[in-house]
Amino acid sequence: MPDITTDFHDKTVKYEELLNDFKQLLKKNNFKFTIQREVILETLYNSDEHLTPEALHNLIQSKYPDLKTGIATVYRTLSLLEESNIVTSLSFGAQGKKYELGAKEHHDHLICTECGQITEFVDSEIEKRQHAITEKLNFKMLDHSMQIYGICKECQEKK
Amino acid sequence: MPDITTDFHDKTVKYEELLNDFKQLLKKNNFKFTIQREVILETLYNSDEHLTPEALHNLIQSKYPDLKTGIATVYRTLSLLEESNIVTSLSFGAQGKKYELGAKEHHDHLICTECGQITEFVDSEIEKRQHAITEKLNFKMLDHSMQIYGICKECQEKK
DNA sequence: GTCGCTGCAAAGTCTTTGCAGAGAG
DNA sequence: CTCTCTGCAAAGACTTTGCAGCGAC
Repeated sequence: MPDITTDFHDKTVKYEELLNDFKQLLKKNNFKFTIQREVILETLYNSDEHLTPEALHNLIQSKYPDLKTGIATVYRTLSLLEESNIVTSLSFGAQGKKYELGAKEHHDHLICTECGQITEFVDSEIEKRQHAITEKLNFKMLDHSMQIYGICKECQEKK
Repeated sequence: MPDITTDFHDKTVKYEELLNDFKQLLKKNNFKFTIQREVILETLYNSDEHLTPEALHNLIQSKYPDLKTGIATVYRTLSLLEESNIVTSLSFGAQGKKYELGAKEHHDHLICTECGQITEFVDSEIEKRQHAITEKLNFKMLDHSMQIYGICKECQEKK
């Protein structure tokens, strides 16, 4: 059985690059580059976790207490980033929507329905198989997402 | 390459069986078997889609207009069914929480971003691979969902 | 008859929106 | 300067809860 990769948090995109793309996007749409938008992007970039809007807001507040970023701005910026395909969102169960940067390597998610923990993995066999399927069905694949729901090792042991 | 199955709407569990399991579960916990609970289970059973609580409520209202089932009861029953592992809930993107019976076969989705058509498919290779992955990572799989986004054959030909 | 269940409405959450002042270009 | 963006608070959407009467057992 080929290896499954579960840790690959090297950024495939440098922050400078990401920031530049974001700035260009803003310019193209006549939007403005604000300190709040930068801080949100940067915080997402430096987090290895999937963040809820509230968690992101808390992180920003503790890191930049003087900025008083409003939760509404976090929501607005996340929507903007999601529409622009810079971040993607996942949501599940009672825990609400969680966001992560899309600039990382493509990966799938193992989601624990007990504790909400999300583990990422990449499996080249599944990727290959997806290509084979779409080819056979004459479907031109643009993107995909996969989530596996269940109970993680830790939560099983707790019981 | 093994076959890909794209139609598979047979139920793997008979309704009578499911209903009996549900009744037993209720009895075991000193809960009561009510017409509302039956209607909710039956409507879920007869739907091939993932339903939001609201959609389920609407379906029930139009099918049984005399029953006046409250939305609160739908929420309460869904929680009960989910705790009992009779239904599972998933949330895809922005659309909120959706429920489906856990008794059905797993399936994945090909979603055309041009025309919105959704094709369901099952691929035993991917299923096998998922089991292998979760086993290796000591994760107890309960459910999974996969979406492949792209352009379907018909829409490609139109261009 | 008992005690859980239901519908209703009120109360919570989470997210979005309206607005007036602040700030980027 | 102009016109977007922001924080705030209010509004909206979705979900849960309290309660009094109803109904399964």
